[in-house]
Amino acid sequence: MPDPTAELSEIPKVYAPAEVENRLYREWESKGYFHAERDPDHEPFTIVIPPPNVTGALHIGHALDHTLQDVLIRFKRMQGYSTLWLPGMDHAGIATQNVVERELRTKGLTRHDLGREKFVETVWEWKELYGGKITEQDRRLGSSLDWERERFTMDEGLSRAVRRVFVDLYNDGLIYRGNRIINWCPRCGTALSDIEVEHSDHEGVLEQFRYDFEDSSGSVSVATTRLETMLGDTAVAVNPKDPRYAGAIGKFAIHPFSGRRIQIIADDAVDMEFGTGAVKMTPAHDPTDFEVAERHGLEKISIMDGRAVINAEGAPFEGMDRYDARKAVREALQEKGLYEGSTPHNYAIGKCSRCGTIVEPWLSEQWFVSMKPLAEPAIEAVKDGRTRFYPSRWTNYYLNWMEGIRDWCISRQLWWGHRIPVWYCDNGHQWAAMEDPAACPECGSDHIHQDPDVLDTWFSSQLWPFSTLGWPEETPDLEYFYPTSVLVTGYEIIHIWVARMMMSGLRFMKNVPFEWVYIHGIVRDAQGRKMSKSLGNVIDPLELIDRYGTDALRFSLTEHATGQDIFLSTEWVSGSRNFVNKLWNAARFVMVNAGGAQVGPLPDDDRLELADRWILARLSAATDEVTRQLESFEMAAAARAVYEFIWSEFCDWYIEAAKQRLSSEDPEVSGPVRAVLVNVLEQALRLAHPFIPFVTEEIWQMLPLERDRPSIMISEWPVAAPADAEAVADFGRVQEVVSAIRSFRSERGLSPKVRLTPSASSEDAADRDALRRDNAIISRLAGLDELVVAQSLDGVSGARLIAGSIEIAVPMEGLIDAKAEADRLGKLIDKVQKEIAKVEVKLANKGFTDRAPADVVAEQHRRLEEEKATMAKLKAQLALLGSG
RNA sequence: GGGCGUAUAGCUCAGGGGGAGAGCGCUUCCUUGACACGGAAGAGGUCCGAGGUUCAAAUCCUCGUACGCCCA
Repeated sequence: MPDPTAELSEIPKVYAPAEVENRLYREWESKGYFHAERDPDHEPFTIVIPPPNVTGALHIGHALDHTLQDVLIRFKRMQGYSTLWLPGMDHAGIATQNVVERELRTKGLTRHDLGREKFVETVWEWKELYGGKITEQDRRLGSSLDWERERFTMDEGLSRAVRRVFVDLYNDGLIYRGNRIINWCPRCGTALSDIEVEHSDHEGVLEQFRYDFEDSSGSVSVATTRLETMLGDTAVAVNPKDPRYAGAIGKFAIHPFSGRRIQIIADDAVDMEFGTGAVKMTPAHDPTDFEVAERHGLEKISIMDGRAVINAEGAPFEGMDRYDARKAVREALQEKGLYEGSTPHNYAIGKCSRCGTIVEPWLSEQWFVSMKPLAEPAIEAVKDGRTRFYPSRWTNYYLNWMEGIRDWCISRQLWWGHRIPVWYCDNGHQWAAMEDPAACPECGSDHIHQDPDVLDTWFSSQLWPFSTLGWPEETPDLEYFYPTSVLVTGYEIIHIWVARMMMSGLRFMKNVPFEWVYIHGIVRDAQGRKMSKSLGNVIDPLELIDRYGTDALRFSLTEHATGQDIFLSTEWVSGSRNFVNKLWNAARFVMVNAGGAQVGPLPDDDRLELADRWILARLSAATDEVTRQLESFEMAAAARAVYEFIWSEFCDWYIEAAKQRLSSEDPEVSGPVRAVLVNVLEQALRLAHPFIPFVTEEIWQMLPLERDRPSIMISEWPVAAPADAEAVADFGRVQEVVSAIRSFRSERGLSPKVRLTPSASSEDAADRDALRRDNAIISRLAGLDELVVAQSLDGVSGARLIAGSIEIAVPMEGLIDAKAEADRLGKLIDKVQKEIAKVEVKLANKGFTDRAPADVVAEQHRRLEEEKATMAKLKAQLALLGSG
């Protein structure tokens, strides 16, 4: 036999992920394992990736999102599905335009210096050069994405899908143009949808001032948090039921700066309790005022331009920034004696989700989608379970939003994006078209121009589950892979993205876009704070990969994916790295000891020993557990089951139990255990593969194995064997005895080198038989010379231990420290006494014995007997000590 | 203002109507022929509070408290 240490030294004892990962990923990719084939003999399993922004780099949130998807995809691939995980990126209108404009600014240029066409060209160039960093980073994460099907929301195909959807909705009257109050970002210079505005509480002041009536009969006081908007006031509204203002309704006040006549009007929308009960009306700068203005036919005067600078309507403050104007208006009102002071007031302010600038409600001409008709089928589809959320609580979150949905502002005053396919001719005609027209279809005029705006980025992302598969063409991919199986994403984009995909999928595909929506939490720092550049608490997944390896990062994330937010600490990742290394070393051990054993059929049952049967039973249980948990999206539970099996069962018990037989010269003894070792390891690798793909593949490639499949990632998912309850119970007894002896050793400070020859017995003859049978393994694991199995321990001296129904006597050859022994027994007696008391109370309760299920009552009786027997033995030992 | 989530060991978190769990940390011992990124043994908990349902509640229900998030 070759010297095993020589072979051991050939495999490094610390697993080095970096080299392995790059090599294996390239191999997988080049061999086409990621590529999904349409196979009529197999069911499809499809996930479309939530497309990251083209400007983005892989952050820890992506790492979680993509890891979870990859776990599912690898699992289903091994189960034999035709799995497609479709990658791609979002053109991210505002974000990308901002990045490129920032670059231009460093050269002292604006996009207007370049002009529209040249600017868009520049963005494309930027995209080719710097965009899509994330696709390389996803490779480091091990993501088994079908790169041959990668898509981009501005691709030609996807752009056609966008246009088709726009034209369709336009022609059905669901897209319309209107002059309305929208959220305007003065920095980005564009409209935003409601969801793109982030609200936060802000400590501000409520300022009060007064309008004097035209006829000098008095005045009305109003309050506002945005004082500068008074420049656009065209009325003051009061509640018609408010007695304080009964006489004022219908009167006019004079605007102190413009001289405009301002009518006092009555409207039910006014809250009598708030402020003075009188509300200034600025229809062009407040959505509520806008609605009142519509009802009363008020003038809507916009006092700001697109940069939130006061325009000519706001003279004499023209040219001032909105906040400078606020101060100037205050001072001017004070000068005129109209200012009535301020009170502290907390209110929510909205900020642009892209750049953080405070948004301005602004009156402008924009395009909108009528959402209600689209929402109805999407509500139904979730209510009747065609699409289900996991965890289910997100169902209500989705439904609440959908039931209160408001129209979607889809036009953006940007250049980067899908241009709105609407044309106007000089004769005032307007139409939407799939193809760029040469002339007006109504009057034939060739004096036409296209709408300058582009669409909200999410307008194209909402089509992602089918536009990426070829729609509007009826492609075989679309036919085979749609609807997708599950969408994996974070809860923060349920409204902005998931809901809209539901609506567009149902309308254009007549079917839901996914059967399941799996919602995971957000990755936060160890203190639970959101990661942000300004806090400086951003954890870079690539750094963690460099430090601990991809598998370690993936495992940490999966192990904590319970549906709650994840507070990630690097200690976890190092713990997972240890796990990966543990598996690596277990594999080293198995390979060095395989001695010609191959993965293949197991030895006949009669050649297996208890430990073999036990680990095979546990492997089956683990296989069931991991499969069941993955199928119900319980990713953390699945990962823990893998961890438990590999570390606590395979390594801690089976490998230790196997060592003795492995060292045997007799192939009849070592052969079966070698075969079991190799086979169990191989199956465990497959169970672990979706979570830790690299290390499992690396080991799998090294295993002595007849391969009909060249890679673990396309090997078959394991199937559990029938349960072997007897082996589990029998080995459980072994574990109990071994643990009792180890514990005793440890308490006594007995070195493992001190060989012991304890005696063991039980009142149960079956126990004694089992002890004789399992003597060798117990001795091996507990470090005994031998375990003497006796009919009875009467008269046997030494420390007494209890392991379930088994009693053990450890002769100490005069080393017995009576006091230490008495302390140990005393502690045990206390513990057992408490247990007995608890069970006795329970059994004394007639309600319990009468009404609890018989098996539960019987179980308590059994427990009581067991504890009492233990107690008797302990007391006898204590007495023995006293007398001895 | 409405809604959701969370509260379990020193820390981070699983679990879940009938014997309190893991990882990390801590203590003691161990370089035993896979692994010290390791092994063995331990210490450590009125399962947030108060009611209720039940034979039985850490678990289900109600209310409260604290923290977090979302929507308006």
